[in-house]
Amino acid sequence: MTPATTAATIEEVAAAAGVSRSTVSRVVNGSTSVSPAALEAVNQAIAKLKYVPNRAARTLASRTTNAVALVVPEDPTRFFGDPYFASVVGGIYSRLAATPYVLNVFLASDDQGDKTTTYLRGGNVDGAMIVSHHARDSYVEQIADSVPVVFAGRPTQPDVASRSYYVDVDNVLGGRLGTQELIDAGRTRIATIAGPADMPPGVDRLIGFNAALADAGLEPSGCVVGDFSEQGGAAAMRELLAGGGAIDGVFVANDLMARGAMAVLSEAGLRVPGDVSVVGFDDSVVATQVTPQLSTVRQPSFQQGELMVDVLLGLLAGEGADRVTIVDPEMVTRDSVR
Amino acid sequence: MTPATTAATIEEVAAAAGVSRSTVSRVVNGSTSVSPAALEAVNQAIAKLKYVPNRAARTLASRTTNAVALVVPEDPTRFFGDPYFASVVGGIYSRLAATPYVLNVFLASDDQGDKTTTYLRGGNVDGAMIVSHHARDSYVEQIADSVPVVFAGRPTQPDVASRSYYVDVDNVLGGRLGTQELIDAGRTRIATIAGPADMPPGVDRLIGFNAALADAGLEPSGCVVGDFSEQGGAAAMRELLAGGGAIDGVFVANDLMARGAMAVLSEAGLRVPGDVSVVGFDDSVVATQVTPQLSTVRQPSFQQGELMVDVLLGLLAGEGADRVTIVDPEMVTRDSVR
DNA sequence: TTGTAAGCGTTATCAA
DNA sequence: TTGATAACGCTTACAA
Repeated sequence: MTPATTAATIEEVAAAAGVSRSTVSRVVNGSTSVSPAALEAVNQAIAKLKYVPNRAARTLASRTTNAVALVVPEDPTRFFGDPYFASVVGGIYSRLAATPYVLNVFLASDDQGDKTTTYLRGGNVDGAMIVSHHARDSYVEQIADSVPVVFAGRPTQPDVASRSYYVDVDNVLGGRLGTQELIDAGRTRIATIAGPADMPPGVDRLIGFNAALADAGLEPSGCVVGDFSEQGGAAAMRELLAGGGAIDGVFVANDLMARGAMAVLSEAGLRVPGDVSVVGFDDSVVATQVTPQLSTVRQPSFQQGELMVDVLLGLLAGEGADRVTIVDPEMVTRDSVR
Repeated sequence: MTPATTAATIEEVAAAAGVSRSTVSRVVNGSTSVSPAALEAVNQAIAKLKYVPNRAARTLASRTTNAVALVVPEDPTRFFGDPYFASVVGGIYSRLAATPYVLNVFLASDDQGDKTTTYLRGGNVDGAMIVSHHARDSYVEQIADSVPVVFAGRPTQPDVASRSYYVDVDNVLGGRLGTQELIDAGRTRIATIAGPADMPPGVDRLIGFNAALADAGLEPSGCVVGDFSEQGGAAAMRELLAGGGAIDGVFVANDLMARGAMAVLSEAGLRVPGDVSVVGFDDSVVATQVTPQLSTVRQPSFQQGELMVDVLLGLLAGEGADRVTIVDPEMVTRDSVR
């Protein structure tokens, strides 16, 4: 088994360097008021003894942990299977790597929320980032009572959103971009399959859709709400087709629903993009798995993760930060529009 | 912003309950030698003050952290994109949820290895689990010098493997199962596309393949090594076909290579499973994305994660544990064999 | 069953 | 520029 290599303490380093604890502490923490001689001696002692400061002791004395939490109120399968999370967390890791902070990840489905909350309240992290598709879990709000928190995306509850820090994608702009793509392709009978009305992305993308059409002097040729699932997209498409009026373009609020919709179009004997142009949202893996490949609105999730770290660190440094940070989506053109 | 809710200390709880610090500590830690009256008083005080023990103080005093690390020497994209990791980590989380331990995740590509190692050496976790496809990074070995470590899969280096704790899938058995499936289908001219010779799963699956054929009194009809990628599988299949001898069955060491192989078979005008039966390995998502759907050997990765936790906790509890734990794969039959 | 008191390894305050 | 010394909040012998 592994011998519990008892690490050297600051005391031992001090003895080896012939100085006091305090001086060693100053060196370790980069204080300027240390003589070159002392600095040298201490550094040598540290190297020789392979000294690593004990984090617990440090935390206890300084009342700061140098750790931040990533809270994900989703079950592991969901979390790991979703490219969006991968990307956001990638950005978070990337930005955090250059700092002394370490990341504690909490995959907290409801039942475990208690353990998570307790941990965060116990003064174990300096701040937290919350990433989820449905941040309506009550315990999530409690976290903000204990430490500074930054959300990925605008929190669902308006009252929470209005006092929270968050980094959000401009979904209204995204809705506009996707719709404009259809308009630019010469489509005039454009419908949408929207996201749930109780989710900010669903609402905002629809707003963008309507705005783009209005700017172009067009009327929506249909609007059905889906649930962001493939089946939901298929059902919505059927409803749209049953509506009667011929449609020549559909803006779908996410790629998964777009895939469902395309299947239905195909069943109905309609060709994409020949008869109907389709635009999705997310630029997820499914966008390239369908035939034809899907034109879709990409969210800069990696950048979103990076910015979340920036905001949180700003908060922790007491420098303050913008309460709301918005990143812009962009259009990814493939073959489903023209 | 967030008011740093200064949490109650054990001292305050003691005062509120009219007992000493020690008694509160005993209650918190579930000691039996506490009178019912004291127990009651303390519990009430804890509830009233919403007391949460300070982890740093606890760690410092008890010299145990109640935290374990999950070290993943992969970049975030790779980690999050791979269903295998999702499953293993799911199992780890699931098992850990019932314990007081929290999980610290380290996605450590090479350059960050130093930060990770320092953290682990600093006495910040009681133990570590290491999950990777290529555990040959040198810093990984250093970790075992500081804390008990459990690997997912047999470490690549034989000398490391021989002294490490690990939970591995029985890849030899897996190779046998996949090959037997072909034999049972009446195939007699069976080849294999193996994994790299420097990776334990590659080697072991090939051993199983050969053993199964030998038991059936058959000779391998070909063996080409691939690199676990789709292109590699395609190239290997081409080589196999160029070999001349008619093949009626292929055991492929993972699903990705199997997909590449199937594409080549199709190009060559050979039907699956009509002309050639194909068996993959992993039961990954691609297994159901190909046509026909792939019969494949499933690894119980979730269970592997659970067992890793069990082994590590055993080690931490000083109860000891089996150095090597093996989980059995199973055959998932779909449409690519017959 | 309970309390006292001595650490655990740092940081931070103050003098010197 | 340095070094005592007092926290930080908790666990854990050891006594009572």
